[in-house]
Amino acid sequence: MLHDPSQLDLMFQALADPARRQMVDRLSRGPASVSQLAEPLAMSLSAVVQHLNVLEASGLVRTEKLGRVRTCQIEPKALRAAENWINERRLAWERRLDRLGDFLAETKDES
Amino acid sequence: MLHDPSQLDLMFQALADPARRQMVDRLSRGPASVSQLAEPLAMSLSAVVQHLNVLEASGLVRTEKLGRVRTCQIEPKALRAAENWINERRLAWERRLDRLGDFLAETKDES
DNA sequence: TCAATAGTGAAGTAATTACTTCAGTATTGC
DNA sequence: GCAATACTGAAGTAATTACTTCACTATTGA
Repeated sequence: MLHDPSQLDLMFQALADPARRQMVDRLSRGPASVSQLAEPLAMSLSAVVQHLNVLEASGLVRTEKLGRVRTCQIEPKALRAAENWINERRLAWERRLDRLGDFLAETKDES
Repeated sequence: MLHDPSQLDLMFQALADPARRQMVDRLSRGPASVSQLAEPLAMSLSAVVQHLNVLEASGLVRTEKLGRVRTCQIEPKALRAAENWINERRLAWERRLDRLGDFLAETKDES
């Protein structure tokens, strides 16, 4: 583990924690402040800020501070990047299965 | 960090490592043995087996041993579950933006 | 101006992770 | 039976993670 971590590493790592997924889930329904994100979570505000920093470093969340309130938003492009990585592998696998099915059907015809 | 980890935790955690993503990528092109998975990776076979166990525990990969060869396959249902979690949040966010757009358009009409 | 609010930052701890090496077992093919 | 192959398992190490608490700064509003 000496890798300097890619964006995909950071995004999947960020999504691997239930508290962070809960934060993303909350943000999927609209922007929120740090305290609003913290409210349903059974942990200190400091812990929430640390989770938020992980989310921000991953690119999944963008934040902006106005006055004393830090407002957080989802970054859908990042979400889409993670989604696409999985989707491409799954589709490759399914296309392969389709080809295999075609091949088996053909060889059956020829027998 | 006292959670007993959900399947989503395990799947995203599994995908957060580049070696494991490389293994999933390889498997998306068809089944492979442990040594075939290990071949392009610059680490010991033992390390690869440990990564493979993480992938298997997450449900993303299924393995079956015949004789002395352990053959590994992608489990597309699990891949789809991870994909869907992200997709649902992203869609929620985009639907919200659409409604916001509609609202702004309406209030503009009324002014 | 002062108190409440909103968040930041550092330090410490326990658990987990990503490897390594080395020694082992099970299977295959000659 | 024996050597090569294919993998397994345990133990150790360094780095990272998920928190905690406590002390702190910046902003707001009466």
